[in-house]
Amino acid sequence: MKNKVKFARLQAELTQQQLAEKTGVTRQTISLIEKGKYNPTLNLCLEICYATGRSLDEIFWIPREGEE
Amino acid sequence: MKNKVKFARLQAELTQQQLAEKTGVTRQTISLIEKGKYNPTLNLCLEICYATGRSLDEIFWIPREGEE
DNA sequence: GAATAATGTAATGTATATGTTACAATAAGG
DNA sequence: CCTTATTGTAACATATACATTACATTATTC
Repeated sequence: MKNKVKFARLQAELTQQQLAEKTGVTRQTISLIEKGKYNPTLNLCLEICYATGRSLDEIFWIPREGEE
Repeated sequence: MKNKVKFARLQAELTQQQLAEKTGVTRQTISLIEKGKYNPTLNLCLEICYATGRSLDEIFWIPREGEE
């Protein structure tokens, strides 16, 4: 499983463009993060949480291999 | 308030060197993150969580300005 | 079915997270 | 004291997060 940015964004009724503006990055960056194609910094993760009203664990937690 | 990496590391009874080895980075990187001098990537945050038995929210959550 | 909105993605450039090497400072224990 | 473990930090190199520009694709909606 990847991150849940797209799910959180849709729940917050935001387009990639709107989320990008709220978090201070470009639309492309949001798109690549949703696609799991790179590894965002903590500050950006926090901005995404603030913009969507979620916690880090809700959007970005990934259980360690072999655990749930 | 900064992150709580140092607190979590001490609770797990690890030195910076040991945490670095468990997370696959150098001791210097751990030191700088504890000092708040830079902005780790999500993957490294997750490795730190796994190594210390904590969640993202426990170590890295920072309430948005004006909120608790 | 043309116009527009939303998204995917590629090429290239820049900023910065992280590595490497090295040295200093402090504390703990012999 | 001297040694060793632990931590802070500086200079320089490298990898990669992110920006910029641009174009293609897939819905909508008129």
